[in-house]
Amino acid sequence: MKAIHIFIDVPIDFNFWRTVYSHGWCSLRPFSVDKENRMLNRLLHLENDSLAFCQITAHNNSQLKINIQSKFPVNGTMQKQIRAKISTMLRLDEDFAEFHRESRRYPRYRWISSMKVGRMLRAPSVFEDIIKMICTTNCSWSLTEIMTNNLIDEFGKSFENSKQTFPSAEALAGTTEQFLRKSIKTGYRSPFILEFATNVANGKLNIEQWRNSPLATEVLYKELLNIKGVGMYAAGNILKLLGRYDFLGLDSWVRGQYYNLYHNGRVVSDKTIERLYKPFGRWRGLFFWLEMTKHWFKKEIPF
DNA sequence: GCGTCCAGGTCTACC
DNA sequence: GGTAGACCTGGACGC
Repeated sequence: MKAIHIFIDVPIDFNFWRTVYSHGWCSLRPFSVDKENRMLNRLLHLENDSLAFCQITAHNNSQLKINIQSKFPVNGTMQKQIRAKISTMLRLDEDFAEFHRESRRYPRYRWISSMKVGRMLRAPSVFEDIIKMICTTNCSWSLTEIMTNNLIDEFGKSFENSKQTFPSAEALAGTTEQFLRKSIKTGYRSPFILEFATNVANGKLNIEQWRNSPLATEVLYKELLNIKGVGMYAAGNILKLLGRYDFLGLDSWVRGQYYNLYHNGRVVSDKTIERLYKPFGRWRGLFFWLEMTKHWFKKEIPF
């Protein structure tokens, strides 16, 4: 086993630990968190089919330190890929200056720029983000974890000590609906997952370019709704992981947070919620999510 | 131990 | 365009 470490520069408005804990993704494999050492772990699948296990920590205010383990010597090409994947996961290349400027205009949101938050952790691939989002629909978080674990255990590439990658579209496209239902426990989502993976694997859907797409957000939203198993909740939240924050992505959990925060637990319509955040324009989905999870920011380890 | 309900929704048929 | 009903699963809850 070869081991080296590299450093990656981060933007001045970046907060490593708050990005890790920006939502539940950090607790879904192949991500894992070493809470004691404030470390995010992730096994990466590189282009030459090699695997690299990365342990990411904040080195100081301006850098990340990445400990890399691989079966092969980690050459310059591999390092370049690792840097690119970590940058995309932690949104290092995304410009949040305008969002933070906007947050400073409102006293109730000034904490956002002072805590340097807003970046939401995402997977190295759009494919992984979408499959996981489908697995969050209409079920408890524990079932989402079961489905994700089963997908990785059955279709991921093995590294060592039970570490595995998230499966590729090709790997999932080669399975059957029956196997997904019986062994992966994806239930009625199974035909949706199979169809989506097949369309990605055969090139019918070029989802990986969506992170840098020139398409208008509304157009991307409709593209997402065309994927079976992706409805308004999933599409709104996938968009956030594509860098578009125009939709709230309402689900029963955030609705509950909103009812408690603004209406003493009384249920109100989705239109009422949307009306409150409309003035925040293209950043409304991010203001909404950060406000609903504000209590997380009072704890070093939120969950 | 067993039945019921519901959870970080979506699809389809029908009106 | 709006809405009712079906859909997998696992865990919490009441009995």
